[in-house]
Amino acid sequence: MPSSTVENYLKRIYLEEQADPGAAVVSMKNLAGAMGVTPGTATSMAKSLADSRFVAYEPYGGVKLTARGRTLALRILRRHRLIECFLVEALGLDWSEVHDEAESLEHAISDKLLDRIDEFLGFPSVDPHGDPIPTAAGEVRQTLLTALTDVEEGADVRIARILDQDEKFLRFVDRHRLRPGTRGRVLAHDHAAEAVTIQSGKLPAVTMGRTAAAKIMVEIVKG
Amino acid sequence: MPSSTVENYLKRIYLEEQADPGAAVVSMKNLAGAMGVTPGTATSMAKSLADSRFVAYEPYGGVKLTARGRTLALRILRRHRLIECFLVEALGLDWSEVHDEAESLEHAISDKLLDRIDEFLGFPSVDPHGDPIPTAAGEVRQTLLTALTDVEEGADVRIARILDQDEKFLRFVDRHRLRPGTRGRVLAHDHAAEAVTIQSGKLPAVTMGRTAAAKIMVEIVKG
DNA sequence: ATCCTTTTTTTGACTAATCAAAATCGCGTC
DNA sequence: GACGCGATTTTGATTAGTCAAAAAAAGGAT
Ligand SMILES: [Mn+2]
Ligand SMILES: [Mn+2]
Ligand SMILES: [Mn+2]
Ligand SMILES: [Mn+2]
Repeated sequence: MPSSTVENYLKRIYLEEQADPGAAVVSMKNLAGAMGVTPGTATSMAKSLADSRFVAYEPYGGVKLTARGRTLALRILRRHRLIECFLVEALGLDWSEVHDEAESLEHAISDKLLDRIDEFLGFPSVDPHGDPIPTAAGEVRQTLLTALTDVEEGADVRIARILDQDEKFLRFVDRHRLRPGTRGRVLAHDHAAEAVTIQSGKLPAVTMGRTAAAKIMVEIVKG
Repeated sequence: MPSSTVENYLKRIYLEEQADPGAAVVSMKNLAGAMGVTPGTATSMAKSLADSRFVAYEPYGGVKLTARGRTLALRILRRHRLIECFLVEALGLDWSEVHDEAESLEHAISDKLLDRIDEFLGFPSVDPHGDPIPTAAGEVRQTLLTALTDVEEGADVRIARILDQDEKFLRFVDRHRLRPGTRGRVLAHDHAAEAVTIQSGKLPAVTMGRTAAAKIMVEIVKG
């Protein structure tokens, strides 16, 4: 069985591939950065992942998950996201604090326990951040979402997914009632100021920068 | 922070000390046996635990937990047992299968999550096997129990604790309704056959060997 | 074509945890 | 007091994961 280190690398490579679908491979620089290790460490891990056939490794190029590697990455991601759901649903932890906990639990629970959790939760399809939960078969149902930056002024939206697990950002989102599932309206885009103004519930509207808004994915609500 | 390997060794040393309170120290042979490693590995770990002041190590003698080591061992034991409770209570896992799961989860959960679990469970004092749960302060409330082998014929008892986490044994206990909390009556001791006969509920009486009976701890019920 | 900067790889070292097998110790028996 | 056996320690090796720093490669700019 792969170590939790290997599991973490594979999950990270998967997420890097998702984050930049244009790039053919994940560079050692990006991998090292994402994993918080030195580039040399990333290189030697890349070789070892390639030896185990989890990635294709091109020297001076980068790594790319094989089918085998993707399967394992999705297995871990599934665990991660189901655990996040469980911690929120069963124990009432705040969605802003479940990520770190899931980061270690994802390696520790058995398949049997995971199935129980899945059943307990009623087989959810997204986690508390709106991230899709891969199926046991290793499929990810991708929904078409729009970044808040790309929504027309005046449009009604349903917040669907937050692309940043940082506690501070999640608490900001929370404060302004912008959790996945809530409704809102985009009031204005200020292109010069690179800012978006959105309003949710009875709360006063909030204006945030482009980069923040880009991390909030929504569905456009037909009115 | 100590590694999970160190945590496992300390917990094991604690349990070995409990299992043989007469012995002043835990020998390398016993430690190696209990941990499933070679004697040389036990020796080198003993030295390293002594360097961290978790144990006192006497060459050619054995190891003995320091106050510091005992505190850590009890911390892990507390986690282990609360997790066992949680898996049974919240997810309906069978008590015969929670031990292995807890063995890895005990190293993975945060203090905060542990507190939530404790609260969720209503601050239990024993786990599903009847093992006492150490307090957060590191105290173990010891109750006076009698081994089934030491109970007089005809006495009514309340099963209180099972001193073996083996799945097969636990399922045997289960089949004969001898879980912690249930009532029973000791019908006979057969000293020649080294056997004890006990009866619980409406079930037919069951006769078991001394060694099995010695692992079932009970309270005598005054009639 | 040469230089310069960034990225990547290599090298050498280190820690934690383990094993196999050899050396040594402790201790009860003769 | 010497012997022998079981327990213990030592030695040498291995694997996983890491870093620092040196070396090498890529690739754009001049
Ligand atoms: Mn992880
Ligand atoms: Mn998530
Ligand atoms: Mn453990
Ligand atoms: Mn238990």
